[in-house]
Amino acid sequence: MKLATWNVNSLGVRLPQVLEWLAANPVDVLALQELKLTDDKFPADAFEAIGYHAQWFGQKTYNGVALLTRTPADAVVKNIPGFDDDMSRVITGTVEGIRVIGAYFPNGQEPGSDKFEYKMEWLTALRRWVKDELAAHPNLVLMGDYNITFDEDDVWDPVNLEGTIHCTEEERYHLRALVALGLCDSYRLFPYPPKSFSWWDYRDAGFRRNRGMRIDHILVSQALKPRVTGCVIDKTPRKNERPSDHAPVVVEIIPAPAPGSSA
DNA sequence: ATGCCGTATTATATACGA
Repeated sequence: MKLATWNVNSLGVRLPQVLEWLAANPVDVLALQELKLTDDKFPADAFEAIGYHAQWFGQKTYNGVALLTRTPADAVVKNIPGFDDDMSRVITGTVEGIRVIGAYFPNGQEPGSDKFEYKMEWLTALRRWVKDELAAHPNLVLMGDYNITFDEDDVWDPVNLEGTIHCTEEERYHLRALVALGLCDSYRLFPYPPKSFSWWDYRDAGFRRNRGMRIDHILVSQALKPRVTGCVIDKTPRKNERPSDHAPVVVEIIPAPAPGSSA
């Protein structure tokens, strides 16, 4: 079973690339972020035509998230229950026995700004809710555009970017606190090449010079961790003429061992 | 470096992303 996350930076613009990528990578679940379209504009028919069910939570101009799934998602929840938010950032569903949360974390803009304060409040609310979800669903995947790096390995210039947005201690504290609920960064389960990034600034030829950050993550619960066989960042879509500034991240999870079988 | 690029808006500049 494969699950993936991809910030497409406008599904209206990127739809052909998403369809092409799914044809080449028929994952079981694809979480999308930054749809940048309202619900009535969501291209459900195009996904249905290639064999995907969709759940979506759109918004005009900004944000917007979706789950594309081979089998229908159950018990779908939009945003964080109990956290009043006018932005469409989270969509959750149960797919083939796994609770899947797809999220577009706030950017935060700049430490000290109102948007940074919102990011902190959102992260606190998300953690409270993920804790509850984990208790109810031991098999859980939290994936999306986190807009946070774990440490210097995730940053192209960690010295000069220390303390800047995505690299502050406050953001990383929240990311570690999420992990401490009983989650695991699937990418770091395996050896990874240096300077592995999932996002590159459009400006100043960021991708060509590999000036990027790893801010798109797939966290898996402790129950799923032994079943993870790989996690990769797929830079193939960057070959398109107008690519997203994010690359998809894909995790592979093998089926649970049959009850009673020994390790 | 108040810059760079890309997307969306009621738009021909501005806001935002990260």
